[in-house]
Amino acid sequence: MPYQPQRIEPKWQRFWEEKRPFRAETGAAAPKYYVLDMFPYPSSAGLHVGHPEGYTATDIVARYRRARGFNVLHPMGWDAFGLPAEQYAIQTGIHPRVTTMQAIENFRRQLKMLGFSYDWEREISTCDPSYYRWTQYIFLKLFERGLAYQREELVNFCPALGTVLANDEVIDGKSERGGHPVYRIPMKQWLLRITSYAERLLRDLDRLDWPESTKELQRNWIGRSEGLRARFPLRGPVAGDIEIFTTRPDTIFGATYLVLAPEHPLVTRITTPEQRAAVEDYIRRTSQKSELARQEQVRDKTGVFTGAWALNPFSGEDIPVWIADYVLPGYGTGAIMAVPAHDERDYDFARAMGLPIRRVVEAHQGDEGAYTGEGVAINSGFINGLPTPQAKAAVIRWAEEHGIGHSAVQYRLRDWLFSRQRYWGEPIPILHLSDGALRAVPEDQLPVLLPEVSSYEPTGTGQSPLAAIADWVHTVDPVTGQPARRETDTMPGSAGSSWYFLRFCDPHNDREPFGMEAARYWMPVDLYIGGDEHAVGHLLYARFWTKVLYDAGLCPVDEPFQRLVHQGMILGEDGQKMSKRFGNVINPDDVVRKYGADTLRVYEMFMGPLERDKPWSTQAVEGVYRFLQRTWRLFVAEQEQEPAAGEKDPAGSQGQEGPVRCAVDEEEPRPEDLRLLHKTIRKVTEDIEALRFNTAISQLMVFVNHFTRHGRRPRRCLRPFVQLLHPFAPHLAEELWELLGERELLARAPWPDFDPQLARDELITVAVQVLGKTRGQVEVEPGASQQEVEQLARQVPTVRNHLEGRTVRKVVFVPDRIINFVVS
RNA sequence: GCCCGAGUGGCGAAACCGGUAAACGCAGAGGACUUAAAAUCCUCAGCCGCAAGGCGUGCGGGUUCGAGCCCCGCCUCGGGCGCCA
Repeated sequence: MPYQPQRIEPKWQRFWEEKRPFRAETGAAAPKYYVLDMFPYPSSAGLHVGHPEGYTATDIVARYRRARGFNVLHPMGWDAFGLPAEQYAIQTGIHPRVTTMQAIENFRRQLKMLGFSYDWEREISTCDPSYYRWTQYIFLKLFERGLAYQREELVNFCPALGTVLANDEVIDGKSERGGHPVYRIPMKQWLLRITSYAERLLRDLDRLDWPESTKELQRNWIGRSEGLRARFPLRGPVAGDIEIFTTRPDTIFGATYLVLAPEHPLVTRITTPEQRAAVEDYIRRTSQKSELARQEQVRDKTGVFTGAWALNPFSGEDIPVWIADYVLPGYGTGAIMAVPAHDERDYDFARAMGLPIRRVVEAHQGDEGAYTGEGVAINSGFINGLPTPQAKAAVIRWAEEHGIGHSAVQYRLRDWLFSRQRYWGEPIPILHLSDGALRAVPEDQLPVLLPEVSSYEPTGTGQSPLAAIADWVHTVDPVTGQPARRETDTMPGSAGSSWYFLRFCDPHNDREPFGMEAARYWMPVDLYIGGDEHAVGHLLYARFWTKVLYDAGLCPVDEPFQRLVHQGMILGEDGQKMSKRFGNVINPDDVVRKYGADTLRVYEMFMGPLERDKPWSTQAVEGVYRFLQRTWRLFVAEQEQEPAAGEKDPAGSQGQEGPVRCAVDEEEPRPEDLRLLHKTIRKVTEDIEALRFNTAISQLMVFVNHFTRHGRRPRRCLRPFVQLLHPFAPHLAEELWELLGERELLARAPWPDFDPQLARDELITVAVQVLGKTRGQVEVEPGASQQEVEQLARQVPTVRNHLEGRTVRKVVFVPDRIINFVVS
C-alpha cells in the first residue's frame, strides 16, 4: 500500500481532537515551556503559505519539548478586530462579526489540517466580548494611572470623504481614494503615554534574547538623544522666551536665527503686524500639507520671518525668529536654534533665505556645505579651543548656572495615538459628563458592548459610526445619575494583541484578565516566533502594556518575550513577493490536498534557514514528498501480488484497504547502523534546539537513504527514528509508530537518548596538506597520534610528490582533522 | 543620506571553535527494471584540461602553516528609517 497522507492525516487529527494530548496544565510540576506564534489576523483569503512556516517551527519545538518532559503551553487565537472586515461591511452591509467568524472558522480548519499541536481549549479571539472586556479593563488601568489621556492632535481629515485618514491613505495632500483635499486639523484624540516608559523600554532591551537588528530598530524608534534645553529671551514688544532643544550645545555661538514650527503656540503672539499676512498664509499652506507631503520636499526649505527677534544669550546677539515646516511641532520644544554652519538643514534654509552662516567648529575640510562632525570650538567665547564633548559640557554648565537652560533627554518616540473613528474595535470605556469631565465606566459594567448599527459608513463629521446611535451614546453617569455621553471612538487593532499572550495563561478567567498565579507559572514566553514587520509596532506596544501591568501589580514579569525569532518570507516561485498581482500565490489547501500536511511542513522547514527569505519551488516539494514516501516504504512491506485471485479487478485494488504489513524486523543492527542512528539523534536534537530545521531534515534523509540502500530494517534503529521524525511529520510518524505495534500515542513518548560511544567512528579520514593545500588523505583510528598519521601521510603518492626535494620545516597536526606539512 | 541583513555550483542550500568547500534536496546526464512510459533503484556531476595539474565561496588587499569563516578597503542586491534639531 502506498503512502496516503489523505488517509493518515485526518485519522490522527481526529485522535488528537479526542485524546487532547496537547493540553497544557497550569501549575504542573514539570518545567514549563511557553512557545508562542504571533496570532493571525483571520482574513477572508485564508491561510497563506507564509503562516505555516513560523507555525511549523513552533510546533516542532512544542512537540520536541513535550517529548523532553516539559509542560508545554502552545496556544492559538485570533487578532480579530480590524479594518478589512469593516471595509467589507461598508460595501456589503454584512456585519463584520459574521465575516470575521467565517474567516476564523476557515483559519481554524486550515490550522487543524496542518496538524499543529495547539491546546485548542485556550483559543481566544480579541473581538469576543469575554476577551475585550479585559482589554477595556486594562485601558481603565492605564487611565487610572494617567497613562491614557485626550489631547488635540493634528489628524488628516478629508471633508469630501467625511473621515479621518491614516498617513498612508494621504498622498500629496490628497486622499488616496478620490484625490480629494485633506487638511491637517486638530481633533480630540486618545493617546497612551508610552513616552513615559521610553527609558525602560530602551534599557530593558539589553536583557532580551532578540535579534540584534530588531533591538536596534526599537532603539532607533525610541530615539534617545541627550542635549540642552535653553531659553532665548524675546526682544521687542512681546515678553517671554523661546525654549529650544539641541543636541549640539557646543555650537550655540553659531546660532544665527531661531525657527519655530508653524504650529508653535507662540507664533501668533510674536508675529509683527507687517509679517502677519505672510505668516498666516504660510501656516495655512502648511496645514494643507499632509505629513507625507511635508516629508517629500525634504530639501526645498520654505519658511517665513515672523518679524520677532530674540537674544542669543551666549553670543549676546539679536537673532531673527522664523517659522518653517522643517521644524516639527511634535518633537522637543517645537523650536530650534539654527546653526547653519554645522547643520545641513539649517544650512539649506540659511542659503535659501540669505541668513548669516557662522563657523564655530574648526573643520578640516573645505567650506562647502555644513560641517556636522566634531572638532575644536572657535569663535565661541569661553569655550574656544575645547573639543566638542567638553564644549558641550561647558555650555550646559554655563546655561544651568545662569538659569537659562538645563541638560535634557529627548525621545523620538511619540505617545501612542489610541483612538480610531471606526466601528470594528473595542469601544473605549469612558463616559463624558455634561460638565466635560470624564468618567471611567465602572469595572463591573464591562464590557461596553459594541452596539448593532445599521450602517458602517463614516458619519461625515470625522466621528465613528457609533456616534450615530443616539440611544447608545446617551446614557447616565452611574455615579451621579446625570446624563452622560459615551465615548464613541474605538481602540486600534494593536490593543488586543498587546496582552493576548497573558490571556493564554488563563483564558477562561471571568474575574480578572488573567490570574497572577497562572501568569507566574507560564510567563515569560520562552520562544516567540513571528514576522519582523512587527518589530516596532506590536512588539513595542506589548512590552509597554506588560510593564504597565507589572507596575500595577497585575503581572509578574515586566518583559513578555524572552526569546524572539523572525521567520523569513516565503517568496513566489519567481523570487518575487507572493501577490495576486504577480499570479504567484501558493495556497496551502492545494498543497495539502496533493501532498499532505506532513509534506508541506517538512518542505517549508527544509527550504532553508528559518530566518531567511526563500523562494517556493514546487519541484522541491515533490522531492520532500518522495522522501516521505521512501520513509513509508522503509516501514511498510511491499504488498505481495496475489497470483490468480488478483484477476478480478486490478484497478480497484487501490480502493480496498489491504492490510498494511510492518516491514521492520528484529535483526540485530550492525555497528554502522547504530552509529548512524546515534549521529542522527545527536544532530536532530542539536538542530532542533538551535532552530536549524533544514539540516535536521537532511540528516533524517541521510538516515532513510542508508537503511533503504542496504535493505536493513532493524527495529532498534527504526523505532527511535520515528520519534525523531515526529516533530516534523507528526501524522506519518504516529502512523508508523502504530504500525510498530506501539500502544501509547507517539505524541506522549519520551525523546530518544543519544549514546556518544555508539556514535563514534571506527576510522576517520584525515586530510593531508602540503603548504595548506590538500594533497591527499589517510584513514586512521580516532585519536591517532601525530607520529602515526605523519608516517602514513608521507606514504601517500600525491603527498610524496609534493614533498620530493623539499625540506619539511614544520608539521601542523590537528587530531582527527588535518596534518599540514610546511615545506621550503 | 543613515541603519540593518545578505552575496557559496544551473537552483534551494551545507560546512560546529579558522582545518578535505559544496552534505541534503531540486534540476541534469548515463544505466537497470519495463513491450513502452510513469514510478523505483544504481552511477556520474564546481569550472578549465586528454592528463599531470591549475582555478574556485561578490571584488581588492592583509593576518595565518591553513581563511567561505578573522581584519582593512570597496562592489552588488534586499529590507527598514527618513528634515527628530
